[in-house]
Amino acid sequence: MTESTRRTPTEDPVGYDPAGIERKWQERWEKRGTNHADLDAGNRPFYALMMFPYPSAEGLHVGNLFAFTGNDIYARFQRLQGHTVFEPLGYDAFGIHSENFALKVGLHPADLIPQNIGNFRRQLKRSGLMVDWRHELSTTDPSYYKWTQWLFLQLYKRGLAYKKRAAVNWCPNDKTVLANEQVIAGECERCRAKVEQRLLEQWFFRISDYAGRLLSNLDTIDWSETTKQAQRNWIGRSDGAEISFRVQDLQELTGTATIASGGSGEFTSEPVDVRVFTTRPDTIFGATYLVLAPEHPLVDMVKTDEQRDEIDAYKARASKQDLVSRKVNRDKTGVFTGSFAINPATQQPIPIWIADYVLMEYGTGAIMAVPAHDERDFEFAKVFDLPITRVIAPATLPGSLAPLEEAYTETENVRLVRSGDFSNLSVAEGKLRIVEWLAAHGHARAIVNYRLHDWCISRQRYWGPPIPIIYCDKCGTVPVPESDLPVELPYVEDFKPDDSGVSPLARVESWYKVKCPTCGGHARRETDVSDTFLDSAWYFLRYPSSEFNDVPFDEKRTERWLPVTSYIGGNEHAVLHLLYSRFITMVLKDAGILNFEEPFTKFRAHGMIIRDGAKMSKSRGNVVNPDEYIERWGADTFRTYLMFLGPYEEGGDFRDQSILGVRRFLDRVWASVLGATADDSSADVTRKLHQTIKKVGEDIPALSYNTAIAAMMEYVNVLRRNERTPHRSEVEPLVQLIAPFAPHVAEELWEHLGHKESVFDARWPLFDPGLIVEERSTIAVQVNGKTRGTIQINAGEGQETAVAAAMGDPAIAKFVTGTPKKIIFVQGRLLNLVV
RNA sequence: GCGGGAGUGGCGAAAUUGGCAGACGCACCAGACUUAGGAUCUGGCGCCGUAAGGCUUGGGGGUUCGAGUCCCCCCUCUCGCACCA
Repeated sequence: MTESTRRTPTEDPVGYDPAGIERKWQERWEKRGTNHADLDAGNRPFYALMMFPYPSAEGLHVGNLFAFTGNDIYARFQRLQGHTVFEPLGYDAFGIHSENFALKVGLHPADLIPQNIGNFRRQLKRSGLMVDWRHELSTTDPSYYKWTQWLFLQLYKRGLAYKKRAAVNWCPNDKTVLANEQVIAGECERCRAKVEQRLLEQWFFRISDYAGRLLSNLDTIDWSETTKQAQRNWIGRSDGAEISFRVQDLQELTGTATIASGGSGEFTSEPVDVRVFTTRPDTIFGATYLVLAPEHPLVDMVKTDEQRDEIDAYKARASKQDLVSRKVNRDKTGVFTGSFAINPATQQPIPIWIADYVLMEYGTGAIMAVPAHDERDFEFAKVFDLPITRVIAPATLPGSLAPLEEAYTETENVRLVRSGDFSNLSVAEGKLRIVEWLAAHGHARAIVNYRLHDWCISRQRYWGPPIPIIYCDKCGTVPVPESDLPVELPYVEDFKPDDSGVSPLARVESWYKVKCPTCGGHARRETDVSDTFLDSAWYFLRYPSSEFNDVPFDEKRTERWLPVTSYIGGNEHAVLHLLYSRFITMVLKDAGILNFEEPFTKFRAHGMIIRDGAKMSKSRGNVVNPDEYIERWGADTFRTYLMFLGPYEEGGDFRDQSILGVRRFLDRVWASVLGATADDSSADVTRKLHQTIKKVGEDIPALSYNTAIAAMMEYVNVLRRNERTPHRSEVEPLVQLIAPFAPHVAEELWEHLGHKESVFDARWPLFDPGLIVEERSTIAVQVNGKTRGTIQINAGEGQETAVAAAMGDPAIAKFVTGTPKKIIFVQGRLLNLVV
């Protein structure tokens, strides 16, 4: 083949001008409304949702673009399959992040955010996403957060929003309360400051009421397994029992000879029980002491005069202690209360201790300690020289039991010992029978515990939706009437948080002083704002109805478009955002407002883009600015490169050099299409084309974008290496295959091929299964499992032909000594001769 | 500690689920294009070896005609959760 036949006769034989065609098609899409979805009448609705970005001042992050491009390809592919695809985008613009940045640069977030959004919108449009911009939204828009506040009221109405004084995580740097989820190993997730404890009045959502459903529903939805697993861990179901231990001779032990009970202020000598939660009721015969959390309400009741000072000192220390030292320094400390309780199984008195290794927030805030079979209890017992009674032993090891060097936590192939009538039972049966027995005497009940805590939504900050509650001297807590929504966030010059424990809004008297909506008397607004995660827990409900002002979401639109068909986002939101969205959806279902309870039918987590083996960050100086790359290579090349650098669900390492390969690919596609003639097609090329259509059509829905691109590259290589100019029918489907990845190039080439409509209004090409089959098959020939060569035989031929062909090849035959003892033949693949 | 994911050429990665390991791409090497080239095209490219051949998917065992893939033990990295009873 000569050079001249390979070269296309155009002036610029290869290479296209991205800037020109990208501008042209972006303008045309806008003018024609190509990306608009007919939300009321479109056939086969497909809601392709991506997690909306926080519009930072730095602009669009390449990670955002990676995520969005992956969603866009999926969405465009679905459209080519004949769906009406809705791909909306918005901004998660409230929150500490924006506020802190505004403080840093000395601007007001209300001024800053619109600028940032403008910049984001420009960047997003440039990258060629199929976004229906008519439904853009921002959580900071009063017409949006009006309904965030409405949502709060729906929860309040149903008793799912409540206020309580609680020890909360306080970040001394950001000067605000943090949700449990925002505390990483005792540090603020944002600024890494050591988190302290503070007691504040906070609003909570009863998400823990939904723990069981949030957990069991996971089995019904099509989500990334990693995400489901993260949610399961977070919800943390534990099956166990609650067991009561009667406190012994309390009157005699307490100096006052009486105990306070039920908060009535009366003195009584009613018996007092310590309730504990355990997952190992089978070990109760080994429970040699009890431990209460230092904050446990019974502590003051059971402490003896003798122990009082020591107990009080320990409690004081524990309450002051920040969470870091409590969680990082795990040395066991504690104090004996002076009291004893009766072990209901052994009837023996056991001492009651307090220790900070028992957490008030979990279970009942009290445990029965079984040092022989729990590592923490074992450690504690060693420190304070408490008795260690072994009640579990290997099933196969009879005889005497040596003292334990460490806690014996084995539960398989073991049996109960020293456990009265229950000795010799397995752990599973022991649990069952012992709980039954204790329950019959009123000492226990089987119970399920979850680690999931209620969701604290109060934030003592400025940049968020005010919580729609009014406190009236006479009427108490009064919800803002729905007709008065939104409670607008006032423009406040000084929005700097302070150490007071209340929001900066508490300094704005003109705003918080209001008349009570019920009695008209003097009242005061709640000055805390709500958590950003509440804004994002329902935004997907708003998109299809964003033009409706009298309802949060229109009934018909919602019926048609929800639940979300496909959701793509980062796994960093695996527990927070996704769990809250599910919770809110369930609440709305229970309220009769929605008719489904899982918001996202399908969810896939994309991977993360790193650079030089490390996360991108300004301090490392390895941040990729998409603008520069789009400028230089074009949006199509950049998009395709991002999808090619690794498996979409794993992410990958960004490398400047590698972009060139993708640009070459698109240039070759460009040249092939421009150079196409009306010659006959070739059987080899046609076969490869149909194989490629099949492969790409299977890979895109599996988000296997990197291999889809590789397949298209292979096809282009076949096209180029064929000794003739490509035929039109060989390149037209190729234009459609690249369309989801490189939409501008595809549109331009589609137009070049004479089409008047958008390539996205055409249908995805079909492959002919009959054309895919190879006529000759290449068979690997092994001798004793070692590959010695390959043979070519006709596709349908069987073992005999294959063996004959193999023996006819001297390079293979020389390894075959004598007649084969065994022959393994795999049709179309392999022949193995065992000699 | 518990739970998830992953270890494959110089690099990013493939591998129809037990059947030719390294597709595709980057980098590199050689050549072509009447000057140049961070352009384009052609060819080469796992490692050792002139070759025949041998070796090779983190390490070690096993199952199998055949293992990157299945089983057992170990190592490393990574991401969640973490005194949750």
